Amino acid sequence: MSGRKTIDDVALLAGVSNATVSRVLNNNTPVSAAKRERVLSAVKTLRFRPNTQARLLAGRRPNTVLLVHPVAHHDLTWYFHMLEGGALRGCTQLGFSLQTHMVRADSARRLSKILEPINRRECDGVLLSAPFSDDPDIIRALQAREVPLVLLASGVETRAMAAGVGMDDEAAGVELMTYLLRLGHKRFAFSLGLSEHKSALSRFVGARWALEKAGLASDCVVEVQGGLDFPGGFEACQRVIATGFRPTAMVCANDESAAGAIHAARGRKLSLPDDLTIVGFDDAPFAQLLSPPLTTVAQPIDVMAARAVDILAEIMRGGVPDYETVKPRLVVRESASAA
Amino acid sequence: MSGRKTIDDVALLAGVSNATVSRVLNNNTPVSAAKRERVLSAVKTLRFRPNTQARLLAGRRPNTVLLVHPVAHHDLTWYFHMLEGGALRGCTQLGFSLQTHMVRADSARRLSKILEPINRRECDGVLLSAPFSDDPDIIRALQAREVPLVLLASGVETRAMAAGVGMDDEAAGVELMTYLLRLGHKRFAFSLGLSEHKSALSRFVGARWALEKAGLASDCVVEVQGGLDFPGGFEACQRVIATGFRPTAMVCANDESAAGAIHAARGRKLSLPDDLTIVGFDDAPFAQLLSPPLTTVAQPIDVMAARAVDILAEIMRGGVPDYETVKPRLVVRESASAA
DNA sequence: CTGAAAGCGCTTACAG
DNA sequence: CTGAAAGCGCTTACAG
Repeated sequence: MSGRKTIDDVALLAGVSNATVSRVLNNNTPVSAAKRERVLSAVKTLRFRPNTQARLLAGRRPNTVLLVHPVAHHDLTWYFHMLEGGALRGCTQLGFSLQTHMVRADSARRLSKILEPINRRECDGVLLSAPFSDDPDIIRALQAREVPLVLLASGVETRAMAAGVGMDDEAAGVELMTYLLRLGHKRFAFSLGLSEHKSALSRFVGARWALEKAGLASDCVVEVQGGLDFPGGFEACQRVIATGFRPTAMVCANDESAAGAIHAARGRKLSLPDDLTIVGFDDAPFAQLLSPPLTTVAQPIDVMAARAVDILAEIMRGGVPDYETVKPRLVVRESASAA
Repeated sequence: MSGRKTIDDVALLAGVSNATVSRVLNNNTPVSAAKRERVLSAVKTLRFRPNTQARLLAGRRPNTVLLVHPVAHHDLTWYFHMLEGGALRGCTQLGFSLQTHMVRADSARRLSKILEPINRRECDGVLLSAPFSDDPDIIRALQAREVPLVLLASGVETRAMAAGVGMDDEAAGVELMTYLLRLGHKRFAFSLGLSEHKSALSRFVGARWALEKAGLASDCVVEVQGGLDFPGGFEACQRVIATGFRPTAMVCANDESAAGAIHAARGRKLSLPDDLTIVGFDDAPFAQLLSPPLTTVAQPIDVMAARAVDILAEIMRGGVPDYETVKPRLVVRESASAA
């Protein structure tokens, strides 16, 4: 008859009070195994989905997840947009509201800045973006406050400290480099990311490993600091050219810096990809719009952020999930050609 | 003492019942002018913001706005992401949930597809994206069902039919062309958008007007159908070159097609921007990452979508808002140089 | 471990 | 036009 099932329907079918149903749903209070089973099966047969609004209204919690993200020096990036979009999708689905907390990554007071909303008890859980998710001090401070925490795109060092979701960055580096080697490239430039972004660094750990495995000596690559944005990649490419070393392929820490490298190479009248192969990481939305369209490794940051919210919810229910890792996927386009 | 003010605080201060407060807040029931004033002033002095969850729970409406958007043939575009993001921001703020309804624009049954969720009464208002917002039949069908409606980025023809928000596209075309004329360009290529997207067509109406005003004859421009995506711009540029006509500047219907045009020009070994100026519309997030970085006219679609939700809310409250128009803003980068 | 009951902050018939 | 009251679907003290 009625449209949506309520908690009372479930209670009736399971032969318990609605309070008991609520308790097994929230999983934060002891309930006998027998009743738990009956409730769970009733939930399943009725396809019951709790009403988010009622839940929010009745609960005395903020029902908010806090996304801690670095402020960008330049415009808000595609990365942030997709990350926030995924997190918002996850939050909406679970009935949380999302509060985005932008903090300057280079600030001396970044830790106390991050803690402000947590100390004010404005959230029930936090999503920590890179490079904050790479900082053990921040993680420990959050854990000391006993707020559910999920790391996003952190480096390997902190993955043992808390739950989270990130790329298998080393595998991404291996995959991309293996592809370049198969194309016949033997001389490389690496445009490294920021030293605080451990995840980006791991990509080059993987790349170097693949190089070594292929029997290439370490003098087959020149490394420059390229950063993670367009100007960084632009200058990195210019610096590589200035070294006199002539790579046939340039690996950039991400797609934005690869875009900058492309622009710099064009400024030097290089013909792409014939004179220089340029590749990145992320498969950002614009990667296919560059000229030449960029060969890269996909990092589905929106999906990862949505998943991070799920994991956060699991922690709130008392679970102790591990760090999850997503497998890299090579995206072949035109910016890499045979050497 | 207590943190947040409630409707009862307002009622107390205004000397009325909470029901009356609710009525003036929702503005859908007659309330005497005197009480209305008192309530409004109490709301203001207490800085009262109604609790969204309670509102949703108590109301018997779906509290959902429906975003009707065309499915993209290719990947989901930046345009959709920003539009949906802006709409979601607006909805979150007003306590609506957003349901996105993707409909094939080229389907014969697109009207009945669009009407499905409306007929099922799953939403309290609809946001209609282009090119659906250009179709009088769709608009009339929606209006016949008496559902609050806001058009997004429609062409001028339908702007008198319903509330909405869009660019002043003609002004955008005038602004961009005026700039190119000032750079000394005298021979142009126009890569037109899809004929269903009236808004994109208007940009060229403005461009032609500027040309005429500058005293240039109509044979100073060659027009091709370029579409609104990368492949469309790519082919358009190739076709322009095939005509033998040698423009010094190419105006594309949007940034994605401009990116495609850049790639095609590169394929013909043209040096950009020296051999050919290429410009677009939108100032998409990737525009600054192209090589050369794209000169374009900004269309803040996320802001526009958020505003559209506000307008929708105004209609639900009984208002009769007009179509709103946002002014174009020229973004000068490197893809346009002096002729 | 469990139920009966109060309450979260609104909206909306209902009865003037 | 307006108020008293019921009710939206949950959660959580409270009292076993």
